[in-house]
Amino acid sequence: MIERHLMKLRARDEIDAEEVAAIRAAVSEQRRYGPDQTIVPAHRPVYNCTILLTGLAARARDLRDGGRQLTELHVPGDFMDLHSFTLKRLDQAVVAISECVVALVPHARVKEMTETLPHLTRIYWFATNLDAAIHREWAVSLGSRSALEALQHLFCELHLRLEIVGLVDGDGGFALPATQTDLAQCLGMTPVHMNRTVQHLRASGLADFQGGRVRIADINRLRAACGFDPGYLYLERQLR
Amino acid sequence: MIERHLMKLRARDEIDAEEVAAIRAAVSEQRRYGPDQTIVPAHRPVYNCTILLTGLAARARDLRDGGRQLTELHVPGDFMDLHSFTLKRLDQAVVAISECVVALVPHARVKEMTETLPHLTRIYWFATNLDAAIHREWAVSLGSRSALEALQHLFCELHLRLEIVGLVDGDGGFALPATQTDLAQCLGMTPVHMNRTVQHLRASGLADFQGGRVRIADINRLRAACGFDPGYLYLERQLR
DNA sequence: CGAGCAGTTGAAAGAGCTCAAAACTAGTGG
DNA sequence: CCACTAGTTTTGAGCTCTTTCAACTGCTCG
Repeated sequence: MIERHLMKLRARDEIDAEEVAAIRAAVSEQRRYGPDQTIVPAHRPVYNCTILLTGLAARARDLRDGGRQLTELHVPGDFMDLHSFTLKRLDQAVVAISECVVALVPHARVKEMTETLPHLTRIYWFATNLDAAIHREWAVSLGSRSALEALQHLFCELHLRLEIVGLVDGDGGFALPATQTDLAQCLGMTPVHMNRTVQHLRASGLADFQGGRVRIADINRLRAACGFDPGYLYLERQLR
Repeated sequence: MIERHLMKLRARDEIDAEEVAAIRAAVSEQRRYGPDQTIVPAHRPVYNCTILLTGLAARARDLRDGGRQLTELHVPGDFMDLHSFTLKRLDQAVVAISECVVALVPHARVKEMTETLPHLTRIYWFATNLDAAIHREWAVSLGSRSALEALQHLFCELHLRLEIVGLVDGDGGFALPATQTDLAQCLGMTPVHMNRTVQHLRASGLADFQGGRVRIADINRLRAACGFDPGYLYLERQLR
């Protein structure tokens, strides 16, 4: 059930049997959400953390003008609101983009972990710092990359993040159950311009996004096109 | 010496005498940096964390075209690279914007803390999650706010962050030893456009930035103008 | 078959960029 | 005390990317 979550952790550190047992024991219940449903609302006290098991979710900030800015996409295996453990409430909601299945871990279990399992605590601390690194990279896309580069970069990021949890096909493609409007909200542009950018990318032959799937013709050329450097995803095993 | 750092922590939680003693004992040495010097380089192993004592610093990402994107501004009291403790290396450098004085805390001391002081560990975990919340708010500025709103929002954020460490004057103004080009790199725009935006803000009478100082005429009107909601700074005392 | 949503297209307007040069400021050395 | 330099701020004009608005297509589903 939380296998993808373990895969994600194991890509960055070693976890021993006791730690795995603690993680498994921490999960309390499972829930299902439909597209556009709020998984964790903003500005309210939070008592659980949420692991995404299947589907696509996002951190979302509603704007004054009715629009919204997405600040991170979550793939299966992600602890989407682990930061709520220390923050106690969220500044941004966690919303389902596609149909999602999640597992809940009560804050009380996480707190126990911080009292008894310092190494696992550091691993989870690391996990939230990884989210922050992803935020910083998105800031670079939003502030300094063209629409096309930003989209290419997003696809490169998702490709790697999905690969480590076993969700990339043999041909290098992957499911991305989102609309062009969702992607536009990630990259701070209008749906119309996202549509033109997708067409531009399609015409370039480097990659395509259609029917909720991303196809990548040549990942190396795609990375070169947008200057993608995977360093910020910290894909090296290291004792934390 | 680390009084501003303690002020920042105390704005969000209670810290007892033992914890304060541990923090004081953790500091090893002090260093001074001039404007534009790199305090912590990116992509290299890191063995210390760095507290900013005085000055202004930033997290900086160099771009292919020679420019750079700043992803967070650091004010005195900030643990600028606490995330390096779990990440082991930084994806973005920490650079001095003005003359800076910093204090070093070896990773080994932080690790000891995680083994013996779980509450303080949670406080520092919280601190890195607060940085992530700031990143998310910057993503909103970069993606969804106009240049003027983004600048107003940045000034509102700095006003609050500086206030809790005692660096806002009686008249509501504060020192911001940065150039317009630095601010442009924060908000993902050109120096020329930043200049026009500063002039726009000046003409509006809401705030001004000149000679390394921000003057705010009416903080409430400034907040209203850009839709600033201080919630993401988590300025409430809470047992973490 | 109509409703609704996602995707697509076109044309005009606007925000921000680029390039280039001038004005201002502060520090330096004679 | 003044000229000199370097960095910062300011200004102008044309251009590009992105937005806005509005319409139209295609698909899915009740």
